[in-house]
Amino acid sequence: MAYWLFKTEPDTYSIDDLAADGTGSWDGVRNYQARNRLRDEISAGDPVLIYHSSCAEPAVVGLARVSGEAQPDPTQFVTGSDGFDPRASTDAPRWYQVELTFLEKFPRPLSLKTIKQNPDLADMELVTRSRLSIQKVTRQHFMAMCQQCGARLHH
DNA sequence: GCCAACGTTGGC
DNA sequence: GCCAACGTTGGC
Repeated sequence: MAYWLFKTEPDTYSIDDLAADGTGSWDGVRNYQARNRLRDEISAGDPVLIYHSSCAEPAVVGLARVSGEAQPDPTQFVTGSDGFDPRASTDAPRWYQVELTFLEKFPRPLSLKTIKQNPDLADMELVTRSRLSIQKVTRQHFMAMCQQCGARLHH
């Protein structure tokens, strides 16, 4: 069991979209470290904080759970699509995705600004490695953030 | 394997 | 929209 934080741009796919869909595939990851985590380290059942980036108020906005093991990201095989990668083949996929199940939207989103102001949270990857889209979160950080967000956690 | 050029992310 | 940070590419 590990704890994670996934970024998403709300203009593209928001926590409300995930809530409406119930489940969502986290495709389009094109960074090797993020890929390795998706493929090798993330397990079904892991909790995932959902973070809105590139928006008016970047913040942790909700909670999801990993539905199953990583699968090859199908968008890498689609010629002409944003995610297309000519170096990938179905025999040797290069990029992976996982599916998330929506759990809850937090009553009090935790903004990046507030996180940075909190000495207990300021050493998170979110602050120190801001460009990584698939982030590891310690149990302590996870619990502290859920508490500040007013998470129900009755899942 | 180095490193310059280039592209992307993401806060502001 | 700007720009700093930093990951990736590709020539050598």
